[in-house]
Amino acid sequence: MASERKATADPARSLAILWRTREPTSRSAGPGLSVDRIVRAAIDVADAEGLDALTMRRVGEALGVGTMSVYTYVPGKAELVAVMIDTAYGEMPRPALEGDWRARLERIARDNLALYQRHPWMLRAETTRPVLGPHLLAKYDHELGAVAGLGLTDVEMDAVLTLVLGHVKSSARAASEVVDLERETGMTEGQWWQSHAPWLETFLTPGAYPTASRVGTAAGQQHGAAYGPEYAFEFGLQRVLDGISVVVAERATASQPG
Amino acid sequence: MASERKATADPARSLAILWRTREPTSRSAGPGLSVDRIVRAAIDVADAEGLDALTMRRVGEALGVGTMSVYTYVPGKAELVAVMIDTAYGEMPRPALEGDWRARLERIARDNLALYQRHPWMLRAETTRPVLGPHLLAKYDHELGAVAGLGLTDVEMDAVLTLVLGHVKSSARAASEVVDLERETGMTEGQWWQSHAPWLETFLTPGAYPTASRVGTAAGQQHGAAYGPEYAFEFGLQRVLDGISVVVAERATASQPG
DNA sequence: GGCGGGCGACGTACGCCGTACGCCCACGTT
DNA sequence: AACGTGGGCGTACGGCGTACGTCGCCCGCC
Repeated sequence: MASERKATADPARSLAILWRTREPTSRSAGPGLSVDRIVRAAIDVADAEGLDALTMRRVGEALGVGTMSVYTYVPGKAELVAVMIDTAYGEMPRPALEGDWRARLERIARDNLALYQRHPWMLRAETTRPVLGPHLLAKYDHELGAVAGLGLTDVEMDAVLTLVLGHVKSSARAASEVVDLERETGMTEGQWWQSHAPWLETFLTPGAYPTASRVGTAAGQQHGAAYGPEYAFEFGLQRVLDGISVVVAERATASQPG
Repeated sequence: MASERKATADPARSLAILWRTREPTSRSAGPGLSVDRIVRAAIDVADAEGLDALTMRRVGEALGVGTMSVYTYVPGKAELVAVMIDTAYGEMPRPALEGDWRARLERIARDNLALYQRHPWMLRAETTRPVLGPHLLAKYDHELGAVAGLGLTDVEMDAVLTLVLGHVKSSARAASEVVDLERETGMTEGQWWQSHAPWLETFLTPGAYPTASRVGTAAGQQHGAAYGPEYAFEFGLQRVLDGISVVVAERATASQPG
């Protein structure tokens, strides 16, 4: 028999919270806490002040409630974050997918980017585990619709989605880092660079790494103009879609025997 | 005049540490601490026990030294992590790049993946800022060599690299999450899934999300076979390279006027 | 109308973390 | 031989997540 382990993770409990298997008790008095209210408050805090500011004490405070009261509805912070994530997925639009597969995937990429822009804390939330909430499933199902009927295998469909969403997340993370550095230091990207460049040149032996210097400067100037991350997103997205088109074309000809 | 801000970040100090602008004092007695020894100990801890186990106390302990002694050489934990990252970059191989651009980029992708596999903590280290150490620069310069001479603009070269490395990081993160979940829960991916699936089916109304269920199951079985992340990496890498080849081909014809 | 049980809310406390601050003492210098 | 400098460190503070035990209110029952 395996030893007990920490086993903080009780699947039944965690999933029950994600799926809200719980009639709202009508104990009408008191603050009337609930998973929903807690999650909404937590998301508000994280949106406004970042993930570092999201503490259990802060959540209780935001609800006008003691810190430990939150634990009545949520087993711990990890589970709270999980529900926050699933809730955020639930807010996403799921319009009927129009156009060809490329337009559909592009739309999905942009919707996901918008999600991360609205909730940058999602980019830093350590999940270590798929969330398995209702909204994640709905999102997954919806997004699979964009790559259905192209002759891809199930595993390929999943891989295509993973690739596109991975690119979105990478880009969003880069963009988000720029934003919260500016908030933390009170300097713009350009100002930060200008405060570091002279020191860097001091250490760098002149003439070393010419390529890196030239390209870095070029890219850095784009960043200074504050559209670096956006460019990386657009450029990468088109490349990724181009790459996917190769497989799609392969499958299309393969499935149409002459 | 802008108010002072927190300004924990002193560029001169941080960069000086990264570039080791400091003769090793010959105060031969005592433990003989140094930035190098501290960084090496810290990396050992993080490699062996993960980033969560990397505490300043733990680092001191590993060196047989008081916690606060570490602060003599490093202003804080953030800076320590920055030097750790730059040091890890320094360990990477930088072989002469052979073959066509595609082979070169592929090689770079695999080298970076190996780096992340050796030092998974790099995937979780919050930097919020490029490290600007000597080894990052060397790495950047080396990797730019893979996309030089293709007719791309400087900004495009940077974007190509960003795209490829972003994909590597995404894939590595996914793989790493699988690994440390298994460590945390003591279950394999398959076992974890099997302990959750029955509960999930309880909540899910039968017949809902047929596509998601089917594809998820297919992909999940791959994960159970423990090669899901590897597949995602390979599949995505080829797609990304295919996509890049489109731009490369464009530039090649454009730069060869008839 | 009275009452008892259950549960939501919470106060306190513990063991962690990063790190500010100031002391001490061994050394290289004079 | 005396000195002062700086490396090493002990203590302490504020903040975190959260285990645990208690209290008082509301609801269903008699």
